[in-house]
Amino acid sequence: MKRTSFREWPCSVARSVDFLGDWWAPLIFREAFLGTTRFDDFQENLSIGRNILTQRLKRFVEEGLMTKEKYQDRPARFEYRLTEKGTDFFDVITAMLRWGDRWLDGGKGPPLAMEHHACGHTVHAKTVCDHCGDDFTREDVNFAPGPGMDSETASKFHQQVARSSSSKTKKP
Amino acid sequence: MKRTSFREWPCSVARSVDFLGDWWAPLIFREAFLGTTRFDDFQENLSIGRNILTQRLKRFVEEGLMTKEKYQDRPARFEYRLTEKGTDFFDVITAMLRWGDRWLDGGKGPPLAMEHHACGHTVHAKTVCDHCGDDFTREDVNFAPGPGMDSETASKFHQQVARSSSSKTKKP
DNA sequence: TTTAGTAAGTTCACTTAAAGAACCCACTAT
DNA sequence: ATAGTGGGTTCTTTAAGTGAACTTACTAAA
Repeated sequence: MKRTSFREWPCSVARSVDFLGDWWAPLIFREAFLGTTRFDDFQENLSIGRNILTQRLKRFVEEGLMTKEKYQDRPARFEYRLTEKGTDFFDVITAMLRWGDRWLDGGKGPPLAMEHHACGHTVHAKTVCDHCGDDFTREDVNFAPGPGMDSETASKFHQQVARSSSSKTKKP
Repeated sequence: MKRTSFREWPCSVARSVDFLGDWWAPLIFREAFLGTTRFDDFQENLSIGRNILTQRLKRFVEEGLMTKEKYQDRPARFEYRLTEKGTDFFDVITAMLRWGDRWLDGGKGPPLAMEHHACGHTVHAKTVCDHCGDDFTREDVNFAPGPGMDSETASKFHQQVARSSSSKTKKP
């Protein structure tokens, strides 16, 4: 179904969503992070349609998230590897992993354990402020227009947020 | 088109993906995190079909990610608010925000600035180990079957990972 | 009284992409 | 020759999103 475009939205979340395209993206990334590189392996592990996988891999390569590297010539054989841009998505994946482990494990504990080499423990991702290092949740931060938002949108944003914060009062 | 189900996958990423349903989810969550609570506001801000929004909000309420609260009686009027389960998704959103800011800002800087109350700066999310506090990337961790993975799947997982790590050699 | 506005949906027709399966090509191995 | 591997391509069916209009139950204004 034709996707609504968020590409030009003044919001990096929306742009990320648009850029990655659909829910197959995090799953393909997960596979890539686990070391999968070959077409057939992605296809089998994900049980994804070959046409869909072809399309997705092609797009990831075009958009710079993956490279397609020939690993042999006769016959030609390829591997798909994450670029830095693709690898940088890892924390989105680990955040989803943590959320899923907490809320969706059906009481059996996490299906996948992430072991941190440096401390030797099975761990989860934790989100902290990149400036001061404190952990934070929604109440600890405020959102405001940034340098990439034009002033018209910025004033709409202020109206929007102001309206939402008074939502507990009955409208006049 | 009927969505492939990842619900029973031995992987919290896949389960999260399945649970949330589609790309509207992070966008609806983003709106909710910005304080939007009313049907019309979600609809206008997201330019989403009313039927799709109805469906999604209903499902989020059923699945415990949101509550639907009546804020007036005559006529009945409702607000949708994130539960703890929903709010806990915040770090996925902030991870996407960081990724989008870094790779998709088109040179203009971030459209949305996140200000951290405690340190007073405009900040981004950073992912650290929840045990030792060190930051980490993919190379710093290993994945292994966890308590929620059955032994058959676990042995397949080992085969899969072993096969992938030898992918630089030509197959015999 | 009627009309208009608000909020929260519901309905519907059209469009589009995913799902699933089969097929194709270029090799190598048996 | 057949079978297997790897990496796709093609095609039909299915299902859900898109976009718009409509409905319901109110309140407010003319």
